[in-house]
Amino acid sequence: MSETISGAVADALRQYVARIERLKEEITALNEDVSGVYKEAKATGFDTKALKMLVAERAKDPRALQELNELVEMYRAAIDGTNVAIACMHTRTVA
Amino acid sequence: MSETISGAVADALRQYVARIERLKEEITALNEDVSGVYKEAKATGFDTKALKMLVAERAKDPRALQELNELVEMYRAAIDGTNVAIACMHTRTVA
Amino acid sequence: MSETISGAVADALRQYVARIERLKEEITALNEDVSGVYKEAKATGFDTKALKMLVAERAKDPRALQELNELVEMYRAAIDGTNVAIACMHTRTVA
Amino acid sequence: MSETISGAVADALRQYVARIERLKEEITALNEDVSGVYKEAKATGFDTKALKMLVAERAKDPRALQELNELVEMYRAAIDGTNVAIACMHTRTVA
DNA sequence: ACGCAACGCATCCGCC
DNA sequence: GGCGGATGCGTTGCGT
Repeated sequence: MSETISGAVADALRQYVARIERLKEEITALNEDVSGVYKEAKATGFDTKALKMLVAERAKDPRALQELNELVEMYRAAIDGTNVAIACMHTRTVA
Repeated sequence: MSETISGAVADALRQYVARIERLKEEITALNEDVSGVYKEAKATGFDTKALKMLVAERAKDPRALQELNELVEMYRAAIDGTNVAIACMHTRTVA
Repeated sequence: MSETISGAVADALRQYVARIERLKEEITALNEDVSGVYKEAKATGFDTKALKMLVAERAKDPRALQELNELVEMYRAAIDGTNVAIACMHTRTVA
Repeated sequence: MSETISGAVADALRQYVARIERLKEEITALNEDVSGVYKEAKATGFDTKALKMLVAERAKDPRALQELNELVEMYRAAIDGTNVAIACMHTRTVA
């Protein structure tokens, strides 16, 4: 009997699984809604891919984004031979 | 003027983006809820990884799942040398 | 001049990028080879999905795998009402 | 006996699996090499994230990339109220 | 603080 | 040509 655990634990497990599955259903529904909106947008003449990029972009912290872009640009410039001042190579936090 | 489009299109765009962002927020919230449940479960002594596998498993069609598992088992047996009748190599739909 | 860095850094950058791109090319080629093998297998009558699962399974540590599966099975049993002794709820490392 | 298949099939299966696993090993090795290069680069003072973005960017068709970026920019402008001519809403292939 | 592993997203390919 | 599934990438959170 020592290693056997009462059915209360099983009940708890059931509850957890039920709650998770409920939430997942809702999430699935919302994801379908998102897809729906993209389809609508597409039907109206918008480019889905660009739209997604726009949304993703807006979801990010603009500061960090810009910093990163600048860094990438710097690297690209360095590689392209354009010897445009590889300054501040080392990441500097904005402020 | 020919290539310029009226502001109504911009409005439509704004609407789409707003709807999508709204939905995404809700999804994020629900995902956090899911995480919360997993944490609770973990605190109660359950193994998170196993729980996730269980939930994932339950989300799948049991029929298809079983069929696939049987096939995999058959292949594994064949490889392990155990020459357990490699019958029905070709996928057969259950019924 | 203080913030400008010599071209040696640019050279290093070029080297890194070149090495990475070279490696990525090789990886791409190998991935295509893998796809090729799967196609061959499929043409011979094997089920691609099952094959992939088999390969994935073999790639994992059998010990950990089995332990996890047992745990999942235990949870499932508990949920299914089958009150098959929920013993050792808490993860026990094998040895 | 009708449903039993000769061991030749098992052999074929073994061959396929062996080939796949071999290829996967090589791929894994190369991926580790890539990681190694990133670590080297990081140790030299480069920002890994930016480096990855640079590599990803270079891997894409520059034409398509630029077009997409322009589209995104146009959308963003439209949303920002800046009523910068939403012309050519509909994707135009460059040439 | 770093490295690792799971999660979610974006891309690509095969199917319909 | 569109859709769904499968794969790979990038990100985030966790454990060390």
